[in-house]
Amino acid sequence: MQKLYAEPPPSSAPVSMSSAGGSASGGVGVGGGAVPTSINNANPTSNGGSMSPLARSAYTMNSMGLTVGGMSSVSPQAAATFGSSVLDSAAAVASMSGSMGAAAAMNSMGGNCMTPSSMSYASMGSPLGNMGGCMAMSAASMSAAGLGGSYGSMPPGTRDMEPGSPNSLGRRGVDKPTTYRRSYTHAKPPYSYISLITMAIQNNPTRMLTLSEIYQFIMDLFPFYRQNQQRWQNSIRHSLSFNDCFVKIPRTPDKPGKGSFWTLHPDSGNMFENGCYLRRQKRFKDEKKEAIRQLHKSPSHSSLEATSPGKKDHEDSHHMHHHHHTSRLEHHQHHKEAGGGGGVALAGVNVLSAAHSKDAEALAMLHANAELCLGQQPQHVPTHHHHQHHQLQQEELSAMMANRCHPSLISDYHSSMHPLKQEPSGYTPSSHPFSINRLLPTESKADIKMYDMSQYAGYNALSPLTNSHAALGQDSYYQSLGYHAPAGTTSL
DNA sequence: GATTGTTTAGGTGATC
DNA sequence: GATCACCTAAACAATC
Repeated sequence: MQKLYAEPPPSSAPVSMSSAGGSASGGVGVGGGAVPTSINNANPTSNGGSMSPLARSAYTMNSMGLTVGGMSSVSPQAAATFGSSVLDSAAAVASMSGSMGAAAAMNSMGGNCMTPSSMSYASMGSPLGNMGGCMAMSAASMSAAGLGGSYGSMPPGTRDMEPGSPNSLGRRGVDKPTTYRRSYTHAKPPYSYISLITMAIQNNPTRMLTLSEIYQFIMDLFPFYRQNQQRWQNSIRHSLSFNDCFVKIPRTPDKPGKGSFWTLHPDSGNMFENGCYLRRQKRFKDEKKEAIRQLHKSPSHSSLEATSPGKKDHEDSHHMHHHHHTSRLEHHQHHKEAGGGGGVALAGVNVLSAAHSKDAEALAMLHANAELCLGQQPQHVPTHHHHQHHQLQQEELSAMMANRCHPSLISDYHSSMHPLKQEPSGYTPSSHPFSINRLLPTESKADIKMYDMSQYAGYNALSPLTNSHAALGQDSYYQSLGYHAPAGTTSL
């Protein structure tokens, strides 16, 4: 089984983190063995002026988790924003008889990667309420253990400690509960940068974000990232450029500004589905780009690379340096193929050569589509290479059309229809506690729409995610890119 | 000049 | 031990 976290500390020492962040060497986060632990930050209103409305919603929602079934404690805004995510969460918690039940339920999860500490963080800092009952359970359990409490119970000014400060993560105390609370706040989230970027993009109705918007999203959600911005933002940029799953979309003339938009590769939707959200099971590779790489793996290329160690694929090539490996020369060739230049080099060669090399008109249409498709039914007919997958997608499509339910729910449908697809751990792709499907609010758009239309329409204007209700026609958007919409992102 | 994007390099931990 | 996924730093170019 994939080891995702260090074991949680004994209950007597609930916080056991290696220093999250601040380490000069790598491996701080997901892969580094840092164990971001419980964050008690449930009070959105007392986090100072730096917290965006988005974050407030997130925190509000989290507070709901702490109150165990307290739908009344969640703001209408948060409820409207996160729709059924919140409702599901509330329902899940409410269905339990207090924190004991919550704790028991959590224990029943089997502890795949769900240490109380890891779960807790996500429940606290993330707006991704679709963590649902799991997160709420965690919080409830924490409360039962006397560790919970609200973020708001912390004295002002103690929540945004510098990592190096005495109360910060680097010196998390184990002597006083109050110290825990301070420390939790800035624990590094257990998510990889790729996860964070994915969250940000998927959380946006247009599925396109500028770099600065991605930054902002992350900082809004995770106070940890309000510090050392240069460090992690560099990593974000690196991740965007390096990973095939992120595709750059040039701005249109009617949208002047700095930097391009970033979106997810349409086929990258399953990166986290079957695995823990904390770490991808497998790096996404654009098949077409991979094909290009293979194409460029001609003997001449190989020899060229063999004589140019500095130009090998990067993140993995250095392992070859270390371990004298030779099997993955091709891995990052796309960097070269994407062009050495700055802005013109499209990471998503194929995706955006459609939008880029064809003409600006297609590009404009691309952008326009993303804005115009509010509430559209999916129109695309998936065209996938693999027959089985194609069939599955058609099943999904049919089910969606019939039931108007979200693809993520269809995933559950598939799990029941195709039990073999189920994870050995017992988690279905979409039910994994750290599955991105559960994390992101995209799966609840229909519910969101229904919910706030009927209940909280008046709050819509206040919600930073208001337009997420649009669930803008991703289908048209991806079609304009020459792709079919990825499973799990199809609009309703 | 600041921001954005690309690329290279070196590192860690987890998994196979 | 090999491989993989990820993190961090830095240099550099392009763009606003």
